[in-house]
Formats: sequence, C-alpha cells, structure tokens
Amino acid sequence: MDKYNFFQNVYEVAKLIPEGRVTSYGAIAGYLGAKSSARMVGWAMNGAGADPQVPAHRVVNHQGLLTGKHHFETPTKMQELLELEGVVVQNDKIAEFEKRFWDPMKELL
DNA sequence: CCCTTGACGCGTT
DNA sequence: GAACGCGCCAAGG
Repeated sequence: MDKYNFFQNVYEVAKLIPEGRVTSYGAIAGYLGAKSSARMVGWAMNGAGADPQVPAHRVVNHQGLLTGKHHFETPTKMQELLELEGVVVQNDKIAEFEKRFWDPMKELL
C-alpha cells in the first residue's frame, strides 16, 4: 500500500459501496489507516468528480449530512441520486444513517 | 516558500 | 446539547 495510492484507494473503496448504502469520510480514512485525516478523503473525492465510477454521493460526513452536495452539477443532484437508490434523504441528511451506514472496515474485512 | 482554504472528526468548554 | 478549537494532509495562490 503506497501512500501515493491514497487517493486511488479512496476511489476504490467508494466504488465498492453498495447501492442504498452510504459511508463516511472518516470511515474510509480509517480503513486506509488515516482516520485522523478525513479531510484528505474529501480532497480525494474532489478529484473523484472527474470519475463517474466513484459514487461520491454515497459518501457523507459522520453525521450523514450531504456536506458535499455543492460540488455536484447541481446542489440537488446528490440527494436525487441517493433517493434513486432508495436512500431516504431529509433536510440534506441521510435518514436512518446508522442503518444505511456501510463500514468498509467490517464489510470488506 | 509562507499562508489560506477545504466534501472531516473528536475532544473540551 | 450546541459552539468552539485543534489536528490532519494536500493543493492553490
């Protein structure tokens, strides 16, 4: 695992997120061994926007809040995509976030 | 090369 | 329970 692959790893993990599930930046960061560097995940996702294979809409903050929706084509796109996958979004946050939460540490273990 | 910003997270007040 | 501050790493100005 090269540190230089950090961004790539983020993309890989994001691609593994199942439909109707969401995860947090911190969870991905922790899975990559940089749990304190959740911000890097966000930065990485910034580049993920160029890669349609990376479902950035399934990645939210630890609150389940759609903090990154402004980075999409439209601020509502993120919520739309989530709802299309069966994820209930209310007030820009994931409903039943704990139930929808997909932890790479456990799921990919 | 220094300073600021950024899609976060956690501990403390 | 909300607000604030600090840590973390990288990129842009």
